[in-house]
Amino acid sequence: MDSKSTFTGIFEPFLKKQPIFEDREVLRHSYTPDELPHREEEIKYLASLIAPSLKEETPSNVLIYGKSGTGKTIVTKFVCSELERASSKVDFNIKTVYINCELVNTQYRILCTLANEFGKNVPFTGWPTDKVYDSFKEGADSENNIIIVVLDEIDRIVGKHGDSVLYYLTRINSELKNSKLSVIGISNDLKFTDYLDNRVLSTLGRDEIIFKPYNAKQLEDILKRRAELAFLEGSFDEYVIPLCSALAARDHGDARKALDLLRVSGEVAERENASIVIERHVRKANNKIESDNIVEAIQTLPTHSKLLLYAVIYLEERKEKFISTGKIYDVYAGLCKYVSIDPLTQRRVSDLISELDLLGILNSKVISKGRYGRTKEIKLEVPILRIKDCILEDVRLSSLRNYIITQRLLL
DNA sequence: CGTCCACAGGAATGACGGGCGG
DNA sequence: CCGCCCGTCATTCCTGTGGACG
Repeated sequence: MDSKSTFTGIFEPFLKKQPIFEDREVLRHSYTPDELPHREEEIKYLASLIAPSLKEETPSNVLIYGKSGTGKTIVTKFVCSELERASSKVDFNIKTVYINCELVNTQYRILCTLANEFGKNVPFTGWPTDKVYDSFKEGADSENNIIIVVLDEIDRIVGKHGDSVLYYLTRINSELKNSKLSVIGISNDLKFTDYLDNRVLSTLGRDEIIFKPYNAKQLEDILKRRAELAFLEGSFDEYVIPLCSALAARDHGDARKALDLLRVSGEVAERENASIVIERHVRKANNKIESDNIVEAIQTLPTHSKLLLYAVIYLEERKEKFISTGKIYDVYAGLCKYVSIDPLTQRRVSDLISELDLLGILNSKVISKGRYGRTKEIKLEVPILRIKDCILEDVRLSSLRNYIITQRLLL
């Protein structure tokens, strides 16, 4: 045996490995494609609503609804950039400002962002809100402007009294002399108007567009166009795209999810050194995405919920046939003692179990056992192996972790 | 057919922390 | 900067309940 040949060239496979991607950036959500298939209606309608701005009239305020991954943001951005392009032919300014309320989520920060867009120098913090408001007004009114403010994820700010910004913005036109402003609000939540001030709603919600989820066929079409750009020719099996679409359509037709799935499938294939993406890679990618989500969900859980979950795992591992709230509570209380954390009451634990149920980590079902009481039958919905270590990562549970490690060594 | 188990889950209230207006 | 108010988490107390058992 020539020992040299064993190690030389360990990088060879990486060099001669067939690339799969032509340009994987095309499959990320930050990428804006040139065309948006199956959204022609929405584009036309939104364009017709804001078109009056080209005649220097105030365009309508618009509310856009739709679930995640239905193309709301991308359509709005597309229409806005087209409008700005068209505005080069007129002799006044059309300015669109995009604000994501998930990131910019207080009225101060929104006004501050707007004021800075108009050449003002407002600090991130420190000024009274009305001064920022005046500053924005002054900046906006300094020349003839048609201003369109896009508030993405607008439901993020109405919940917590941030709707006063909306009130300001929808009334500002009466205070502006040279400029006109309108608002496009984008929301995932169809019911968010319930929490909205009626005065705001009457001006903001005059025109609405609802984005319906894509169906499997439409998703397939979208993926096909992107895949042609993203993958090298002939590097994916013909079943891959229909499968990705079907998996994403099963859960409300989320295009973002479908694209993620396709990209991760390609990455899985790449890692396996396969020359083409096949069905098996998609299945694997789907599992990976799902388990990543679960791990993420568990990591962000409060310590008590983690302990509770660990109690369920303990009972499952003991092959307990019927897991009830009471049993979980006993084990949980024991664990609490072990890691010196005060246990919560049973009432609260009952709520935490319901929360875990809602997250899809547990499955609980109310069961009546006649004279032997009424309780919940609880089952774990996720694989134990994946989540066990993830729970023990919690710093507050380090003593439990150490205990389990020594147990393993003894065995 | 009434009892009674072992909880579910609603209401009221308290503790705490963070943002907002003055 | 401070007090106030509000939302969230948690406790206490409570009433409700499906159905096996006697």
